Amino acid sequence: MHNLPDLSIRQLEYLIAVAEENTWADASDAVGVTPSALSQGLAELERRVGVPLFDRVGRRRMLHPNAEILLDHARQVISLTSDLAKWSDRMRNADEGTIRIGMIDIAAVNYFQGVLKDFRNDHPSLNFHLKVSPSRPLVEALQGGQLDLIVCIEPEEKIKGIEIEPLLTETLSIYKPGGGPLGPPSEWGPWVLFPESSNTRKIISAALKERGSSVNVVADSPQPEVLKEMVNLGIGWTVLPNVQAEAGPRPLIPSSILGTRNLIVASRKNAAQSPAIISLLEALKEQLD
Amino acid sequence: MHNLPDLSIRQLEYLIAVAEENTWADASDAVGVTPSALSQGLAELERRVGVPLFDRVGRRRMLHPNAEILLDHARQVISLTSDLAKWSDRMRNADEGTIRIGMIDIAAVNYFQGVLKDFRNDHPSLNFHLKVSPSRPLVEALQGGQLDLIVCIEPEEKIKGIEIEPLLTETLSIYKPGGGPLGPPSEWGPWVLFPESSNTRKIISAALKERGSSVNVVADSPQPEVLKEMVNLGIGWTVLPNVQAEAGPRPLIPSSILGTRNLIVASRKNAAQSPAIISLLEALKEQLD
DNA sequence: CATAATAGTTTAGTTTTTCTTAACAATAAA
DNA sequence: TTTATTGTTAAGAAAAACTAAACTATTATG
Repeated sequence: MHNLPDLSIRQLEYLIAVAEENTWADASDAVGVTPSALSQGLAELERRVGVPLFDRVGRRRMLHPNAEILLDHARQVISLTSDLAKWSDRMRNADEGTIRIGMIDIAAVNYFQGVLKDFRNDHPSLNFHLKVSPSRPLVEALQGGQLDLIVCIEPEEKIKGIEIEPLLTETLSIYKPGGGPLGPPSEWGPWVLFPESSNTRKIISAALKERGSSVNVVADSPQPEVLKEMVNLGIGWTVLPNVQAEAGPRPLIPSSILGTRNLIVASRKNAAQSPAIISLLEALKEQLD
Repeated sequence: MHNLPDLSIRQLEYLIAVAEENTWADASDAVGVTPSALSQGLAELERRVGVPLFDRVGRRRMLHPNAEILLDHARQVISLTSDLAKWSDRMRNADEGTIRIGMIDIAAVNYFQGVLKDFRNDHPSLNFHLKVSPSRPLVEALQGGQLDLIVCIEPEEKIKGIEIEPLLTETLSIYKPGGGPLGPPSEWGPWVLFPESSNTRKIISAALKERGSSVNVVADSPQPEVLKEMVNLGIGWTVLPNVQAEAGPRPLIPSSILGTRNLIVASRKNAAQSPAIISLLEALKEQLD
């Protein structure tokens, strides 16, 4: 490619200013520099273009006909740059661009419902995507680049290329049909729990075993509402985050705390975060105060 | 107006290079700088735009989706600048633009005929204007900005705002019907000369008076061909530049040298001279060697 | 006409930007 | 593990861009 002259945005602005203002002094005022800077800048512009641009008429300077072409160029470049500046402003205000986030149900429905709603209201022209699903698919989508930020259960081990940050700790309680005291762990159950693939299921199984309960599972579902319903129907006992179990139209009554699980936010390590993502992340953390 | 980010042509070239080349090292090769310069330049670009542009994937860096918009901008600006560079190249080679020159007849027809022809051949796409007329109107057109360069008779006094440079000195000779020796000055004439308004006429009148001849003018014309014809018809004597009098189909025979006049080139003082003008001026001078 | 005012330039010196070289960190390959 | 590759950071040199102030040339004014 040709070796292009490095005409700076500044120099082009100078040119437009002298074309629009009456005197170079006015022009230098208009662009906010000293007359000296303007004079030197335009001399440099003329040198770089390599074509005479200005005539001297008395002590005034006038645009040479040659300058018309360059002036036209300047206006085009400035216009493009101005559009770009507007775009980057909107990007910085998270009013433009795409935000693709993932959340597990409890985060989207219970903890951050309000944050999500407010965020969408505050940034109506932002291209917004929310995927609600269990932690594992979320992590995979994050790794695959389909999502930029997820809120999920803390994974058992570190995942390569993924950066996590703790968000909150939830209490998991035991719920039995009708509520009331539990009795000895050996007599607990049977259980209605999250599926085996679930991270929370692993936490629950481990905790139950540690307490001395067998983990006799008669039904499973990834949906907490389904588990609740089964407890209400007397099919079995369950373990759920308190927030989920005790909310909604037919809440369960907790019998005892079994343990905790941690919610985290995760993003690809070293991935550049758009302002929109940063903004949402801040809102998530703020919600917890 | 908004305060625009000063994105340099160089930085935009860097961005295009990393978009087109496989690695940043290749890109830095392509634009002819060290990897360090490329890295720092792009970091500065990112900082000025204020929006993340690059992701890190392993040890490679990839364009962030955000960068697409900026890339598009870069390509447009580079394309515009490239067009401009081509234009300025053509301007410098005097293959573009407008050249408006004036010449007195003897310059256009006798002295610089070949120069003008060659110049037009060498610069076919140049917008070329030649005005042939007596010196005075040429000077006025130069002052008024309708011409950029003129070749004319040296004016008696300096003209404000006009810069002159001597070109050549012509011999003016006396021509009488039939030729032959002149006899005593008191018996010279009657005369057929340029009009009184003419600069050359003033030179001739003064020289004749100094020799002791009366200046009895029976006919005048600004056209040397007309004066020649009148001498040939025996209407009177004349004084002409040798070149004009002795060229053409019906040349006159010189009787004696009367004096000289100077041809000059003139241009507006301090006016920026286009490359085309400079180029023609050089050709004019070269012709005289 | 001399004097003052105005328009723009030049000079000198400072700050900012951009570049290079060299050392460095991180990842991928052997 | 060692080695090569890819890109970044640090330090310093070079270039560019700016300001203040002195300067030149032109125009206006008493």
